[in-house]
Amino acid sequence: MKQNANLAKNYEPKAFEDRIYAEWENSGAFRAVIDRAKKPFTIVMPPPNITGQLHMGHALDQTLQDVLTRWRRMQGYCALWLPGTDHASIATEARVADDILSSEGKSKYEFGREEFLKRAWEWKRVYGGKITEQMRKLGNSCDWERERFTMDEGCNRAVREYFVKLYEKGLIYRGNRLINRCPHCGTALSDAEVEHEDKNGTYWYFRYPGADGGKDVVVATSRPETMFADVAIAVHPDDERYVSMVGSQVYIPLTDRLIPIIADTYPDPEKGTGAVKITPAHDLNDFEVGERHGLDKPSCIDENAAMTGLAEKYAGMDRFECRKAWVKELDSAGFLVKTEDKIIPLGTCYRCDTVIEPFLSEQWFVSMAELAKPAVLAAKEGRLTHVPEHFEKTYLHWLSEVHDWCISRQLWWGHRIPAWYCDVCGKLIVAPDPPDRCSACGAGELRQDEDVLDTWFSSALWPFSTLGWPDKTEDLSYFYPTTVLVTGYDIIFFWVVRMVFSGLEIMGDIPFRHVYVHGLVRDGEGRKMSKSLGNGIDPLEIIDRYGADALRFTLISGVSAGSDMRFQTEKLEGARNFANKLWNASRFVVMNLLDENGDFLPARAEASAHLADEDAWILLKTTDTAAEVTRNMENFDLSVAAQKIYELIWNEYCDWYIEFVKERLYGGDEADKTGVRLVLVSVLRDILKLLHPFMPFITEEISGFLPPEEGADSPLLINAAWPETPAPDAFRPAAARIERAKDIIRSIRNIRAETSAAPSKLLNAVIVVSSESTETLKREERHIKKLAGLAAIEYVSEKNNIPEESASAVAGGAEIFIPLDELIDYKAEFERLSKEKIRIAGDIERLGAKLANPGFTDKAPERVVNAERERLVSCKVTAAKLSERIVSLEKKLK
RNA sequence: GGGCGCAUAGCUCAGCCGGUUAGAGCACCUGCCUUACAAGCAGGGGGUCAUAGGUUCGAGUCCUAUUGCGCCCACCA
Repeated sequence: MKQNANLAKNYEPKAFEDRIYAEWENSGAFRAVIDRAKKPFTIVMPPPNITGQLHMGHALDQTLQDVLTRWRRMQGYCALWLPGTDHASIATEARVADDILSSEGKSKYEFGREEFLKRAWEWKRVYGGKITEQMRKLGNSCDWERERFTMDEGCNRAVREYFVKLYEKGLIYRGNRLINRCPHCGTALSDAEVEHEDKNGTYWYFRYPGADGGKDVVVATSRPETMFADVAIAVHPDDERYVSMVGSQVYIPLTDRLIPIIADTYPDPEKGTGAVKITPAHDLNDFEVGERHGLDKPSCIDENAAMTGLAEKYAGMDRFECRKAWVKELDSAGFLVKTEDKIIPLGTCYRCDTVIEPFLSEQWFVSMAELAKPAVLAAKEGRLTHVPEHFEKTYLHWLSEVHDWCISRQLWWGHRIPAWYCDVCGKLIVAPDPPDRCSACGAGELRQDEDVLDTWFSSALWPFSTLGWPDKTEDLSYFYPTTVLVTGYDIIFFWVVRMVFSGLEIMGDIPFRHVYVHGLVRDGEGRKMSKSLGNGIDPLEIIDRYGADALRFTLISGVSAGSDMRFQTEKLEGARNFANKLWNASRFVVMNLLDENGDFLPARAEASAHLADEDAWILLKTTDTAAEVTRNMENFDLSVAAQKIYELIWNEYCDWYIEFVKERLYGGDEADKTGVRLVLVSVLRDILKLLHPFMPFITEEISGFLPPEEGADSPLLINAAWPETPAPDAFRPAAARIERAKDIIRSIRNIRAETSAAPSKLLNAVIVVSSESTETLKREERHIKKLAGLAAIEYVSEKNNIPEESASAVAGGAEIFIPLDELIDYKAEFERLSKEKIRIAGDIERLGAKLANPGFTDKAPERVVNAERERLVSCKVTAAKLSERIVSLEKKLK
């Protein structure tokens, strides 16, 4: 059996964090065991990419989730935090391809699909678990037994089922349309995966020669290389400059290809020359014009962003190379009329920053119009709420403008599309499992679609695929809909919205009730942390230096929902110092609980008969704080909650309570000491519980040094019950006395620091008491003497015989005089009191004016008016006392 | 082009439904190694709450406009 001992002299998180984590995990504390008597609390973790290292963004995201989970678990909910990782199609594919290239010197195509996938799975096996190991360092209390991977068998089945369901409802379709293609990643992308950047570019004005002696037309373009795929020139039907030319033809410069001039409302007469070249295969607007006019859609750029045969001698050349060469050729041939510098908004790939090529191809799409409706409604009806609220606007705005979602990717690492083509009759078969033969012609030669699905297609199912869907599992019926989704605002469009409409479609209910949106963790200067800037801060290094608790506390205190935070080492130090403070206070408590044999001294039962004022005060403070913290947590104001706990621990428990009780602990009254121990330890226990969600390691560690809590089911703090029982109201008068005593102590300390030349000397005080403060002062006398450094206090009811050489203060309902003899600096004292007087005079004036205003007294609530009246009275009393002192000091100074 | 957010102490940020003297941490100044803690203790200074109007008895808080900063969305003539 372990001998009880005190905490180590120094707070060293490294000494216990890993050990504590193992204890939690081994005890099964993270496991969510369904208990119908309990309410569920569910968070599914946004799965980090298996390619990624844990970064500060994850640390913030996950700490928020862990705080909420631990808190609800302590509150008695069946709390499930379900972890997992994401297969990250594009990123992983690129990573593995690089790997193959550098180790075998082969491209992935040379390597082949089968071999590539083997390699990718192997890569996943080796590196995929790394990030989950890192999560443990943070203290994540997730249910590892339910850990999932977006490409595991269950998720794969869910994806296939979902795909087929949508297809059968006509919500997934295949179409030959213009999509965003990243030539570098070699795949189609969804609109969400395209970023828009304003870049410096050029408008080139080219002359298209008229056919049959017709007039030439000048057209502006930022993409001359697409000219080979022009099929028309469009002008506005009302544009008088061109009206007569509609129907005539022009040549594509330097070719013998003729294209018509057509009238369409798309061209803006104000823009460029008012005439627009129409290239349906390389521009979405042009595509639509082409559709309206039944035009062909030839492509002059292929899937690798190289020119096609249509570009004749430029065939095979890169699109941008071709642009340069072609402009040069046109210029020397006299077709370039002018150029103009212009800021051009360009679409780029969110992964590799390559300029997106609009590309005409056969792809799979999710039809969004119908799916978006219930998702909009869920938010509007308040079934789905955003924290902070204004993110609902972002969410709704996106849903209102959403285009169909291109979900096919020309990649190998991902969920392969469950669609087959009959080699004989060409029929398309969409089914969750590979069909044996063609449903139309019966042939056995079926070929599966080569493409995989957008990673976000499987992520969209995460809140229910992880709980067992498509099976009707116990988990699914108990934990779905989940309670809250915690995520960064950067993936609302990619992920949040898609989970909502998928959940509504499949489960008939929202996937989560609340979306807690947080911002980015920026560096100390407010810059985004990025690899290229090299300003990223590694959470693991921080944990190594400061401890996970300090990191967590820093992240939580710095965050207000929805906005970015700056990560500064000063904050980290503050959090670490706070942990250290708690550590030392706990060491003090444990020291006073142990006898010389390492046994716990009595600290319970009959002790409550010996509660002193300060005991009642701290008990009340603690339960009041607990109630506020609970309220803040319910509102997702985690940083406010953390702040309140910080103040309770440092500014009340440490600064005052421990100081108040030292005398009693060192005194000889055993029964009294028992009472102090009771309060010290029970308040400490509550404090540890309140802080536990934020700083789980240190609180658990300290908790292990305390005597076991009576009636607790588990020795571990992680399983403790959240403090919810308020202290009795009967404690309030005692607590009020303590507050007055604190006031008086502070005033005397102030006098000492500001006027006295003997800061450490014990002083004598004369206190003029009014009847109402008599009791307080006498009851708290030992505190006042001890903490204000007084040798003696003399009480008088009249100030007839106050020594002239006194400093004075008005506090706690009493007037305090400190005879300082020759030590007093009269000038300083005079200034101090004058300053005080001016402040009070200002208050009196303002309050007087306010109360003289009938508008205020008539209209403001009585409560407010009365409070102001009382304040005015007390200010006047204080002012009068100050004036007296100032007058007498003035005499002295002359 | 459309939308959203922010502006409070030297710095980083709180400030709920409008109602005491606008708060905290860090930094700064003064004094302390007081047997839990110098990663500490005690005391202190510092803000015309971006600007201009308005609503109100009362505005950091609500409304309008302006300025500055940031973000998101948007089909590249």
